[in-house]
Amino acid sequence: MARRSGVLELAVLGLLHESPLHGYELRKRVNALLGPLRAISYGSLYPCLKEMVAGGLLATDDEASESAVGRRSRIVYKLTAEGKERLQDQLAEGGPSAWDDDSFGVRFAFFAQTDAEVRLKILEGRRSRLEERREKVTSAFGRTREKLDRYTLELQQHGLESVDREVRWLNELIATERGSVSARPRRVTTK
Amino acid sequence: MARRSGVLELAVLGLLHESPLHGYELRKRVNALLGPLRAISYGSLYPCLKEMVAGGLLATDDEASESAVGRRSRIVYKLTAEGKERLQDQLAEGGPSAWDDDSFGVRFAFFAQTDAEVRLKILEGRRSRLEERREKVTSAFGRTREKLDRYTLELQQHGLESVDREVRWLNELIATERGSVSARPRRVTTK
DNA sequence: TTCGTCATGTAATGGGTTACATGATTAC
DNA sequence: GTAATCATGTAACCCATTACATGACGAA
Repeated sequence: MARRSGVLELAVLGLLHESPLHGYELRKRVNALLGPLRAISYGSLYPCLKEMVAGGLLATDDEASESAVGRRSRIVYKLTAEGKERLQDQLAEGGPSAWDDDSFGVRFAFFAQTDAEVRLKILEGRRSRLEERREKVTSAFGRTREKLDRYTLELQQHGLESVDREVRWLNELIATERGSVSARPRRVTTK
Repeated sequence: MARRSGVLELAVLGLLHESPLHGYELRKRVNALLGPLRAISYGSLYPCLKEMVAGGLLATDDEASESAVGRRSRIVYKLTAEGKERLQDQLAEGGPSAWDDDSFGVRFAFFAQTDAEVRLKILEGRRSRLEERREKVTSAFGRTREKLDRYTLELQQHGLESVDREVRWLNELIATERGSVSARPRRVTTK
């Protein structure tokens, strides 16, 4: 049954929720979403789509003879009821898996469809994840600082500043989210 | 013969060039070098070391009975002549493979052992790589800007700023390198 | 007519992880 | 005595890539 990545699956689910698409177009959207790093290829996408169809998450709406003037017949994918349900489940999940480097970007991209409480949880989780990372580096750092050459030092420094910048970004986002969440009564509805 | 990644191999070669090490320690150093992202596990390192030994790049200096008081006998790895040669070749290579996301960090970490001309070439290559990336994003961006929701927009924006920051960093490094290279006569010795 | 883009797919391969297995030593 | 860390290794699996195969359409 091979779950095919989670990230890719989520990206597909989220994009198809907006509108049905065929594979080729879907790939472009996925790559726009994921950014030039971790862009995916056909060799990943098509098998993934097949499995999602087999798993009952997607339905194909073959756009063959009708309306299409020329063109090779495109296979249009759309969410099934089960697919929508899966998407909702995924988006409701704000646990550790959501603040991984891989997942976070995709999760964030679908924040518009995500519950406000969960958004906050993900942002905070992501931040603490980064802070752990930061601490791990700095502690290993203090022990060996003297021994490192200029370049290695420069690299570590730059990496550290990247993390800091990321954390500052998250802080801003969290502040904004808190503002809009606390505006309404905020009854605790955690799951 | 399975080349086992190049990046990992280079990291191992570079670290062992400084001093012989055993696997466990080597792993810690490699992970410090690569950063918490793309940290590697034993399941990667040990098979890689085995292959490098089989390939004649490394020699094992079994630190069993002698000197070691207690402890499980550690296998200490060091570079062979062939290994040193391979390292030099790798470090002399300043082509496109060196400005990949994966490779660049490792290449940079060993800049102290790298020729000044090659350093410059790698930094410039890396920069243009990032600029390509930037351009690709911004062009796909202009076409769809209006249709994107707040969060997707925020994400793209942040990604873009990250790239810009990276480029600025490279600019500084290049300026510094240029300073020290042009200090000496600078006969063009490109390969 | 040839090149770029649209469009779908498969097979081989690659590079890595997780989980497991084993066992000694050190610090509490 | 028991937990953490040191230390080495294997097997099963995962996810993705590359290269290949195929073909139609539009524009230069």
